[in-house]
Amino acid sequence: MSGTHTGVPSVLAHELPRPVPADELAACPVGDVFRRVGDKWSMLLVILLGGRPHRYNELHRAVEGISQRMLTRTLRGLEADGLVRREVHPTVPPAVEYSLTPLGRTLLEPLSALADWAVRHGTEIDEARSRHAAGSGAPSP
Amino acid sequence: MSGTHTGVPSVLAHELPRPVPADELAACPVGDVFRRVGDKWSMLLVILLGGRPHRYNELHRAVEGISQRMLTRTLRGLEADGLVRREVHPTVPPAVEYSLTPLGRTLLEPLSALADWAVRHGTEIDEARSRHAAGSGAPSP
DNA sequence: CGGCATCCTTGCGGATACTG
DNA sequence: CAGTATCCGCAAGGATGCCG
Repeated sequence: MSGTHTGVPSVLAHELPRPVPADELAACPVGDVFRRVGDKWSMLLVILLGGRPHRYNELHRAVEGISQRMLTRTLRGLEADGLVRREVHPTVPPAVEYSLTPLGRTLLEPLSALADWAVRHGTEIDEARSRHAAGSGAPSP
Repeated sequence: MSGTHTGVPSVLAHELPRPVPADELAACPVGDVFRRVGDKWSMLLVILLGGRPHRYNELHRAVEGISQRMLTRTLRGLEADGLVRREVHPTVPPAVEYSLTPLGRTLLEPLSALADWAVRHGTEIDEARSRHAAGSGAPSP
């Protein structure tokens, strides 16, 4: 076990093995970030912007499954958290460019570490699911 | 930039900078895992079980903000994914022990890397929020 | 082009009560 | 002790329409 990633191996092991104040996780930044990560679009946009800055409709086209509502909402949230920067170019047809802030860029690494894990063990998860489904309730179709 | 975490630096940079098939993220294990991480209780339980095996009511007491419904649901989900193992001891008062599988244990590291990031940059996020709130809509109370 | 406002559906998630 | 089952509130999220 042990932790040799960033330097703080047992942030969790120190924060949670205790009586867990319940909503402490929701109040502390960890819960906040976890929520963001779990957000269907947030991390997708972060990663997308990690590659290059994008314009609004460019993002809308890139994801192509998100509604304007969610695109704007998510971007606003990320902007509020200082992960994304919004630059408005006062041209004749208004052009808005979204880019990742330095802070947002630092998120890419722990994020990719997690994504990496998912890719690596994705098969195992899938197998475990099949195995579980087989022994639970899906006998004779 | 660069990536020196797990060994696969640009899983995301390779998967997403492309036209993003939209629901590809939702279908592939990455989206799945991200959803779990974002889940309010899942990772909390994983971390908790990462310390030691726990029994049902022991977990219920530990978190103490979760309902039986969510406790069971979350545990079942984690069990289905092969992250948690459920052992039933056929004693007179039934005793069920939940523990982390080897697979589940491997998740602890990328997870703590992310949590670590959150703790490290939590202040910056908070500051960015205040800064954003100050310039958006909270003028004179 | 880049948004914001509104409506309406979906399902997550909590509280409660009952069983093995 | 370890769940299962039911009810209900609430807000996340998609579709649509209008404005700068």
